[in-house]
Amino acid sequence: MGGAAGRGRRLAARKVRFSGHGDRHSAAARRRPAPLALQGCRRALNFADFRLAKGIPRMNGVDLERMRHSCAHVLAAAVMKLHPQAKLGVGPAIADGFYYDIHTPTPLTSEDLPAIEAEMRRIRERKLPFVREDVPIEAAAAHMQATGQDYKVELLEMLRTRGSTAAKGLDDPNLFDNAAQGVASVSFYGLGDFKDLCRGPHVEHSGQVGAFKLMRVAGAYWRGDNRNPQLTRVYGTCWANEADLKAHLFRLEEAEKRDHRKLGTAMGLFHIQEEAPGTVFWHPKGWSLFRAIERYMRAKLEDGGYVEVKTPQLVDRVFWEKSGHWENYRDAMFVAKPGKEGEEEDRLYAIKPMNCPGAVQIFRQGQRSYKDLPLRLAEFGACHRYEPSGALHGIMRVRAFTQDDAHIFCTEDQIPDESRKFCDLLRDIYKDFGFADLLVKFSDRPEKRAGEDAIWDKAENALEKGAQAAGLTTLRNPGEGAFYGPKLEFVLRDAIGRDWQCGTLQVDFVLPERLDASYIGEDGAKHRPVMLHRAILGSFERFIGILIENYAGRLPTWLSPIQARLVPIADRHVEFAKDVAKRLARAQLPHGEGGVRVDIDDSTERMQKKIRNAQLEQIPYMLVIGDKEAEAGKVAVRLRSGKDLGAMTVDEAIARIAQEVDARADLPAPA
RNA sequence: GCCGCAGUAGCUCAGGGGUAGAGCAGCGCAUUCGUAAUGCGCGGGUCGGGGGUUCAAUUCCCUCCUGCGGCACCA
Repeated sequence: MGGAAGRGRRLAARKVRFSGHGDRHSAAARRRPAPLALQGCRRALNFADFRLAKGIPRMNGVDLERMRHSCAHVLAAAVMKLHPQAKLGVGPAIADGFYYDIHTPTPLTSEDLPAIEAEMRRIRERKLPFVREDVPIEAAAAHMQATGQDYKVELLEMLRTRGSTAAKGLDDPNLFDNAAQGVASVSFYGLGDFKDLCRGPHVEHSGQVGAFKLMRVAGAYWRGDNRNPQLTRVYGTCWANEADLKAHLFRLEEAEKRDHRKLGTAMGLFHIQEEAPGTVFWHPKGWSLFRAIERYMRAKLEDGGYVEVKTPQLVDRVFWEKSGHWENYRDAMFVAKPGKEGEEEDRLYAIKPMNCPGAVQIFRQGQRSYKDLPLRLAEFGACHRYEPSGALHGIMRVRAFTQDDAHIFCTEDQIPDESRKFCDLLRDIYKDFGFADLLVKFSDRPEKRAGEDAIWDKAENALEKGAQAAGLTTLRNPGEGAFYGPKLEFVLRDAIGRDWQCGTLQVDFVLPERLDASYIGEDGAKHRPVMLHRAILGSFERFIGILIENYAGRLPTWLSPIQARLVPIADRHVEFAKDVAKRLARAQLPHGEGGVRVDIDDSTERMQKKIRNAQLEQIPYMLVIGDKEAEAGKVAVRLRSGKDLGAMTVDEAIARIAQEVDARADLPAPA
């Protein structure tokens, strides 16, 4: 409950889709917005998936989706030949390729892949035709039963009874209503000796499947449900030709180079070690970045009429029982007992997993008046959640994180205006971080919910109006709101086209009730405030990870831990370099940023090496000082782009850096 | 948490039943240099933890931890 803001969520990729197996609506299903997730999010969806637009694109006139789907069949045929005991699950086309879920008596491992791939090549060379055959569903079931294809039998049973293989909640919710009557006949596609239940369409023959490569194996629960057995999912990629395949593999390598775990270590920003899984050790440079963001956010929030608070880290479990967290999230909460070994106090404390109940306590102190509203309580709240081990990922998904959280206590009538203000602020902030492309999802009332419909009408309208007033177009995300209220979810797109959900604005009329927050109205009577949970960055940890990957480590000057490095050419230039450093550090940069963050490379390396090092560290400004500069009282300015700006006075250099800091991410990348 | 894979020097990685090796980094010395790597030398490892097999384990087996790729989760 208490949908505190913050948790940047992973845009979970569409899960098992069951397309291509008698699912008449697979195309629609594929386009449905994905359910969102919390903190995680390494590889998010493409905007296209959200914008209900294209599915898998055509390339060079080739219908990639069809080809990939056919490639999945080739995979299945190869596996059946090499492992006749295999039972097949589903095998759809996906963003860059395809997969097939397969059960074998001993699970397939990556060592099996070369042999399978070789067999697939043989099948491709034989140019076997894909032969469609329409069969009555009973006959299909009998065939699958006879060949031991239990999962296919299950799929057929679903088709027979309700006309779809869609998993509820995973695929288009309308699908059930439209297709509740079931189907009488299905199609098989034959490929040599191999025959698979499939709605098609396929390429004409196996020679047309293009360039493919099996990528990896992974476990995947049958029908995406962890109560079901786990199959081995074999992932492959498939493209129209070798060149496209190569290009794709190259893109993967490039994306890997941006990996924040690699870059973050190389840049000396942070580390994580065994004894503290899922929690970050921030090094001086990383913490400098963290603080730069915090400083910026603090200023923005202050401008936005927020006041900052700090609530306790450790609170008695009784408190969490009251808030409802104990009941719902106890497994994910860290607990602590004080006292010496063997003589602990009886009280059990829990480390806060969210900030909202704490904020309500502050609201509840003293007597609140309608004149206090809206009251915007911001908190850079450090939360701990015992995330499942498999979910941890660098600093993107961690067990201890800091939210740019805030809770706005207001009246129902104030919701539209507060929403608009929030949207404005958020967009402003994203822009400063260099994210211009924004997608806003509007998640409305879920089936299971608290509160009267009239309140929901009001809340939904108010939220939507607020977003519109801020000039944002929202994408409807039906039934995905929290049980306590509707929410807006803000997804930004990074430099290589990945989407990350960061911001959120949630209306909550449950927690104020539950924790008994009230204010005295104009009428002199007690009223319940509405609570808006909201976050912009989500978690600092995750957002910093996103920044690193977005900029491939080349952080904009205003965020760079070191903004300028002084490069004295010889020892005799160090003294002057120190002078320059002092002047830079004492400068007054815009936005109250203080002085330039500067250091000196006074090592005995040659100047070329110093420049190379600064370059590798992605330092925006290299200020070279040799005889000429020392004599003229100037610095020779080199940018990390390699551009040499020539000699200028220290004041000129400061002005230039100041200008860039002032513009933040708005400045086009330096030439 | 589940499936699969991995853990060797600070980093990237090679090796393999007889107590380990490269490049980079680090340290020392020389060099004082004009926009992406100066040269020479030196040091550095309980081969993730625990247990087992063996005359002998970093290597083989079991187990735990951590990480990676997915799945599931994500208030």
